[in-house]
Amino acid sequence: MTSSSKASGKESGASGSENKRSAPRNSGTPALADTILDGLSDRQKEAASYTDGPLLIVAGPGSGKTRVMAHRLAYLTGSEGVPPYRILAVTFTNKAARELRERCQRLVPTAADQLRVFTFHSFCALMLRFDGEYVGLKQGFTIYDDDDQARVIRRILQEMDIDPKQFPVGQLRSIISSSKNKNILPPAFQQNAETYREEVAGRVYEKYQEALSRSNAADFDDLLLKAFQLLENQPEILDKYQRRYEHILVDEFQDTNPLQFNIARLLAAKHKNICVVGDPDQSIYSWRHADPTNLTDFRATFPDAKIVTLDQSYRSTQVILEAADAVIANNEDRMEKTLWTENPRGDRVSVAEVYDEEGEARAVINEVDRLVKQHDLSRDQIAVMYRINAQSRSLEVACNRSGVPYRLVGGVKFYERREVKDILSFLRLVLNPADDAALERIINVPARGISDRSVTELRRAAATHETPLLDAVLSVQDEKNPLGVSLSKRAANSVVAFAELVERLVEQSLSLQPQELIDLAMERSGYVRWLQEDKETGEERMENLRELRGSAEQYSGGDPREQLAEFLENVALVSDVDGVRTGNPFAATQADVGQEAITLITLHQAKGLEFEAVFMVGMEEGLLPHSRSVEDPAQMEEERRLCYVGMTRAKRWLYMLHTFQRRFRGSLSPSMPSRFLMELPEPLVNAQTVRSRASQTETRKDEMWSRRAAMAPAAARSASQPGLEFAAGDRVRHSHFGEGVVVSVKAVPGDVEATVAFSGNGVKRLMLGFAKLERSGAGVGADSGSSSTSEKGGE
DNA sequence: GAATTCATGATTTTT
DNA sequence: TCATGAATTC
Repeated sequence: MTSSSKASGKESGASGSENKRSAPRNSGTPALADTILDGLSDRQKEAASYTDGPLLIVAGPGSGKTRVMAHRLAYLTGSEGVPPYRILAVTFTNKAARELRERCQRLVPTAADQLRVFTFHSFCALMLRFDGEYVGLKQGFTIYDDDDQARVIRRILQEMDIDPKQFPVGQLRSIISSSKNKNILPPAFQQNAETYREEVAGRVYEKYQEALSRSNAADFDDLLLKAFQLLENQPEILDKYQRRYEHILVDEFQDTNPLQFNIARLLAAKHKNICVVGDPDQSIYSWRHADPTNLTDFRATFPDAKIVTLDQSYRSTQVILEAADAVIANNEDRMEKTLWTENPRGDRVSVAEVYDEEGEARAVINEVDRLVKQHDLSRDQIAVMYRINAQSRSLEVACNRSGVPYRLVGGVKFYERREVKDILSFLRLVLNPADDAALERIINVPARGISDRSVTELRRAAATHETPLLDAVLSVQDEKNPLGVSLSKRAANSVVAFAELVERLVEQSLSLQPQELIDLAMERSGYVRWLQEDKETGEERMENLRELRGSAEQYSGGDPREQLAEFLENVALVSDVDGVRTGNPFAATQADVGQEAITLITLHQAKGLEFEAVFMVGMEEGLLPHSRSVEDPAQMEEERRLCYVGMTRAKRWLYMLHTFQRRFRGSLSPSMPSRFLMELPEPLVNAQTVRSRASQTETRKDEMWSRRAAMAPAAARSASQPGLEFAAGDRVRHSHFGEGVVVSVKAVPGDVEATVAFSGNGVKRLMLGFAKLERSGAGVGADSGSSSTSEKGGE
């Protein structure tokens, strides 16, 4: 987010030297064009100002991609005179969209107001809001999230009497999702079903689509799928959008899936002014059906496309770039590209082993401390990156313990909180009475005497009449009970009360603004009282609802139902909220807005960001690469790209940590250093720079630091020559146990174990890969200097 | 019908 | 370990 400030200084130097070569190829106003492109390198200028048709920009990390895109937009509007509203800029994530928007805002404030940057999903939702009727979506349709999807599928399994254990909901969901992204609809799916499982999945898929259709709902994939169908089948609508958008810009192209590419392709078919930007080495979303072959497809679709490669990094030091390149070079399936930089050589990459995740967190914090003190680094410029969210826990705990302010990115999303979803479900139901998933969610929340059995009966009645669940609810209220719902008197009373609640909300939705409707829903549903009774989490959840109310406030002033629809759409498509702090129990020192804080973030989310110092933690087999990826070479390559993304976030300092053992799912297990660490060229690595002060003040044996030697495939080493470094009888010294004599050395899986008799400390068994063992007297050890820079401040 | 306990099971990344 | 769903008790 702060990349521009840092990058600009260097980039202006780059452009100054070679400014005279190319006059702008387009007439326009050369003077103006020069100003707009000022500060860009030649390559960047080329990318920003090429407007003669399809353009593919391959942009390595730190090559100023967003900068170029922003300048391109400025160039189009400023120099080429394209009205901003005739440009369609699409990105993959909200974050990327926001960043691009902000960049443009700074560059061309006037045009930026008219320029809209969409995510694919939000753009599709927009098209469907106007013309969804053509593809079976009525006004005010609901967007179903994963949770709703799961709910629908679970119910279908119930109806079909399928055991969810044999057909896990999650699995079915991903089958359905991937089918949609390949444009395979239920009939085709069933046609191609070969196995019994596929056949069942096909039936579930079919039922699922029927359910969504009846509920006037679309899941995330439907947004893309239906938008595509709309454009493909309705020439006049396609024409409308083709005319409207003279230029199309697609960011993070490597993350788009075939469906998204097809949408872009259709939209661009007329003008052919399509510019896509991406880096195949940073494709980390294949699990969401992103398909990096889109890049090759792009060239096939637009054979005359111009290709510009941005391979100068303005971000990282040479060492970091080389290290990252060495890792990514191990990917077979890859468009070769080597980054270079004029930046300084820089420090080596610090690789260190720590005892466990606690030690890991301590080491990070101590080093953060040192960076802040010795290099006057702002904590804003420091990030800790990890593979899975669960890893943030130990870091948070440690930050809290030592009072280091931090900012946790991601985690439990605000809009995914239970209470938030509950209240939103009331609003959803108000807007779309067919929204069964919403109804099911809140029919008995808070408890109002409608049991599961009653709900089942309601569902049965609704199903036999093929009508929304709410109709069954209303039927109970009706004396004639047209749907023939059969309930006990008591249950019926409860249902009637609920029906009245919904009716009242619907009535009021005509006149109340969204936030007022939230108030009403909270009050009338008994939610407020319910939370008040809950001493444990009630207050916190209430706070979240106040927050929700606050976020609804900006959707007021217009037609209430319109505003409500917009609010709900936004909520569905924008999962993160700016400035909303997560109310997690560790949030004691979670930083306030504006306070300098280190960033805790997953590798995925870190894409596109940069920091002076980056700590990659959990560099272990099973974590990075993730255990789920080890079997499949393609997935393994994606893990490597993920590693690459992490490494290339660092400007000056890169740390890669792994533990000796890690607590995982409750139990302790030994960890193996990530294979990616072994792909780092030795001369670029320093295994001794990180030190934990805690190791001195607390139990010293807590922390043990590995030598680079430990990274070499230990099994191979020990098999051929066990005890390469030590043999029985050697006199050794250990940092903690002191002087001793090696009793025996033997190979164990992944390492070499030495049994050493220490004078005064007894006999210990040590892993040579991890233990800090030196030959005593001879002093040959690879890292005899045990003191390091950071110890100075720590004492 | 609701609350409590118990069991189980699942754990990547995001729109 | 933690969260969610099912079984059991009130």
